[in-house]
Amino acid sequence: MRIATWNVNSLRARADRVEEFLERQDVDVLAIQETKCKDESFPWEVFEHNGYDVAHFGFSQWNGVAIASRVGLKDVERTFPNQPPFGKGGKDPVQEARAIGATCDGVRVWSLYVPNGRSREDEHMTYKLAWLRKMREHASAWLAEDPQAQILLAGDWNIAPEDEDVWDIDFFEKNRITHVTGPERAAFQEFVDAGYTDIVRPHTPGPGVYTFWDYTSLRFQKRQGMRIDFLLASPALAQHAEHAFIDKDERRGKGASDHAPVLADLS
DNA sequence: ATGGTCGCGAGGCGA
Repeated sequence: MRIATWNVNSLRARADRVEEFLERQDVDVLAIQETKCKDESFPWEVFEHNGYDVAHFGFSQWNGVAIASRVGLKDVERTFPNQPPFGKGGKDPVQEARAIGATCDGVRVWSLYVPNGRSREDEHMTYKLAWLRKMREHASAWLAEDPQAQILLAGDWNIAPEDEDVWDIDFFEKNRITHVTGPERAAFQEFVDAGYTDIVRPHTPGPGVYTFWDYTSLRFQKRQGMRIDFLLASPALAQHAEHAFIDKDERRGKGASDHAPVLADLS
């Protein structure tokens, strides 16, 4: 089974690319982030015409997650229980569309769009860390309940766990940029300590290996990226990981998302 | 260069 995660940065703007990607890479399950639409404007036909079932969770032009699968799609869950809400500057906090789960051929797949954090002191950073903590509590509980569970936590984690996961760690520290701070990395490490493994990095060793290149400052053209999209697998699933790669070609050319798809083959 | 580029949706926000 070939499974992928991709922050498409608007599914409507990327519909043709997504359809072509599914065919070109022969993808069985795709976890999507930043659909940036509600159900009424979701491009269902992109998936249905090609034999995929798809479940979507999105309210507006912000966030939005989905899972497409041609190997079954069962027990869809929108948000995880007690997902922390966010309300900027005292506005009424709301639960955002950042997590959707579904079972695909025996694998419990979660498509996750971790909050960005915005800046090191921003309230959005507090939100990010609380969101990750609660998600990790669930991830731990699932394994405590069934150590043999096959679980895949797929998505845009908005964290660069290693210094080599950004194009210049000194630039990030000097300018106090997020994604590389101790608390963010500790939050990511909690998932690893809970038993979840990055099944892509062993097949795509760095340095200089990224999944995201900022549109601003033309970072792709300058080869200045970040590795922030990950597939984390439970122990029982990780042992089935045979191969993985980053489809960097998908970042090229006009109309590309700022993220490249990340793929893995599971036996 | 307190810049740059996208997407949404029609001004400003989020990334």
